[in-house]
Amino acid sequence: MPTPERTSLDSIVEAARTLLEAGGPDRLTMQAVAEAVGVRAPSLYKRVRNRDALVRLVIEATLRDLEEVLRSVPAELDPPARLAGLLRAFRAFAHEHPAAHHLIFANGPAATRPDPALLAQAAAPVLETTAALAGPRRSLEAARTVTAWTHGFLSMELSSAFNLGGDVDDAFEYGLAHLTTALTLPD
Amino acid sequence: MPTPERTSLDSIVEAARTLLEAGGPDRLTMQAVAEAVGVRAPSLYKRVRNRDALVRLVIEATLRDLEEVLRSVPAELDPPARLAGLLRAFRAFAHEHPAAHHLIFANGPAATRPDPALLAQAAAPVLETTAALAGPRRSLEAARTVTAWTHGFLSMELSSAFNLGGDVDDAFEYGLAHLTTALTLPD
DNA sequence: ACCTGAACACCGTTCAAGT
DNA sequence: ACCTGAACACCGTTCAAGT
Repeated sequence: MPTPERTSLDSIVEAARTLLEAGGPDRLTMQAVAEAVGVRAPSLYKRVRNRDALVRLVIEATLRDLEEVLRSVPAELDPPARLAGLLRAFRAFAHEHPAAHHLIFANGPAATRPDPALLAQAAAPVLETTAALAGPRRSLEAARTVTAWTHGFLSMELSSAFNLGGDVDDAFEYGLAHLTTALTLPD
Repeated sequence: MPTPERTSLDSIVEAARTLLEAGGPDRLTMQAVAEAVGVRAPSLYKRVRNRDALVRLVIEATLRDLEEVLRSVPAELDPPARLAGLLRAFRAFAHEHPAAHHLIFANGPAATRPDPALLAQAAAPVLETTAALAGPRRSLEAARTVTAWTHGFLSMELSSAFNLGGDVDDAFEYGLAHLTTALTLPD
């Protein structure tokens, strides 16, 4: 005898994202998700293989949102302005979803890692722009320099690792400006 | 009636470090540590407040090792050469202790965070050198740029986030050289 | 003074039984 | 076809009882 569905995969992922931002990964438990969507924990396993798979869905949903945010930065800007727009937008996104942003870069169990194609799509605008800045010969190294700095800055900022006072916004703009200059110079 | 001690805080921290590097934080359980030092899990609580406190001790021991490694880089080198020496040494250290290195920067529970003085001591050589490179007016922003890039690069490298092929060592040297140039330019 | 088994509250996960 | 309670294996942690 069929039973009506009392929840959906979308509701489960949404509940997981909310719990994650509210209390960090430790609070993202199957029991808490189940309670949030109105079923018992075992029922979640009808829609999701296990907790790792749910974490992966959360990361992938976040990557799709991020891609949209980055795509909203005009492609017609000159490379320095576009890079600034992309990295500022990325930073704003990380501030809005700090826990999920952290998971994107975290080295969790293999089953939690997102589809590489989604990562590539989200990263594409930054790669294009750094290639335009640094030229094709060193575009890979330039992209790695930019993504490393940006990721490191956001990671440290969001974990309160910048503890010597000063203006963090100012440090971001300083780093952005100097990196942009450095990558534009001939090597 | 006194009982002879069957373990020590040092052995416990050493066992925890070994377990951490062998299997990541999930494998660093009180039960596994207890087994490694030859007691039952409840006995650990005679020497350590709880698991978070043990994680903190692991992080702090790692910071002391890191400080020693960085201190072995000659202070007499000119600033660009000294910065290169420091960051290459830091990178080598991170490759040797990837899981512990990750914990230093991780945003774990407050009880796991290391003594800020230890962080400051380990960071001091890099701060000195970036100040010498960029000058006193922007030394804080320059230091944040360098630490953000280095942390981000190592974090991405160690979590296999550089997945577009190419030579990662080469990308490190490229970023190091360009950052050094950028911070040396007048602003 | 240190160590232990037993116990408790919590996880994730499986599965037979219900509708 | 979906949902559930019960159960299992695992955590961290406490504590009374042993030596």
